[in-house]
Amino acid sequence: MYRIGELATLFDVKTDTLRFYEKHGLLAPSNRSESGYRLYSNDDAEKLRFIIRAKAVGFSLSDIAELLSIELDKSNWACADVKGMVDIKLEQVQAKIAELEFFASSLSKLSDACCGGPESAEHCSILEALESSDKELQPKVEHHAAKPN
Amino acid sequence: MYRIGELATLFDVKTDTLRFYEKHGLLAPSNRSESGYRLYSNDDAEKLRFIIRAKAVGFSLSDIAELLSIELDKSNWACADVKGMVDIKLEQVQAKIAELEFFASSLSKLSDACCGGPESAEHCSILEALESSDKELQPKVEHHAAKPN
DNA sequence: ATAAACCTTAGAGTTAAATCCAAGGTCAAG
DNA sequence: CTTGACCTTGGATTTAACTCTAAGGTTTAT
Repeated sequence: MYRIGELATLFDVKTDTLRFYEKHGLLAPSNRSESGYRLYSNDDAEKLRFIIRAKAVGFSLSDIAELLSIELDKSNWACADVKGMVDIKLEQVQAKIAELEFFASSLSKLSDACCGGPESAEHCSILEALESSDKELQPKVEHHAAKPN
Repeated sequence: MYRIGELATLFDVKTDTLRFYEKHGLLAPSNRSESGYRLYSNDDAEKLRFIIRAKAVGFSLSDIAELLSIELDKSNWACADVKGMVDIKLEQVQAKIAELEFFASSLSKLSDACCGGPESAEHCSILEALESSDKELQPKVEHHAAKPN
């Protein structure tokens, strides 16, 4: 069992954030000490890890609450409901992955084109790199200037 | 050239949002009409598409501004600077992809386990599914209840 | 030539998500 | 038995990212 401050330190968040998540139904400590201190279990900690990860990839707290509710309301949902909800979220996640892979390939191209790639300095902005995703690269001279002083 | 309202409709955002992006240095129209109306080019539109995509995968507007600045300040940066910055962003993107792939596989497992998969109803929450990512699935009976009325 | 549908700016208001503050209770160490 | 580091609640404040309002100028269609 972790007290709020311990859990906060462990996950590098503020205690206020944990109380905020509790108030908004995302993460309640599974116990309280006699004097009323919040006591978080390992499962609570896992749940927090999930929340933090989901946030990092662009889900809002209400999206996350929805995902977590699959657990909370377990017995109140029919299979088909659970499956439908999960499948919708899965599509969202896969769409995000596709977007990110496009970014990643554009950024790689940009990185390779900048200084010394085999086809150096063709693309000097993400936008150019994105736009050129299907075009053929052509060797060209370097055109970066030095940083101003 | 698109007027602000046209571009807004095209990308399903508010005109206010476009003015907000301009004020914050993310997207300025490349022209103005004689009477002062904003006129956005196709390149401006591409830039907007990029902003919207980047937002959808969890980048903040200041993250995005940083990515776009690679273009804007093109001539003011040395190659190594550009490359370094791009590579940092690339790492962030790849980390996000890894997170999302973990989510996706957990969600798939959950979806498969719910109603009628070969090993039905083993996992009934994302958390269980996440925790079980390395454990072996065991066939088990369905245990979902019907929705209450 | 006038109404409807656009556009302008400046500034105020909203929402989500956190963060801070005040007044006080708890607990381990010296 | 008190000092310091923790915890409690309730409510105010902040930040990012919009979103709206007001007062007026422009364009297009009838």
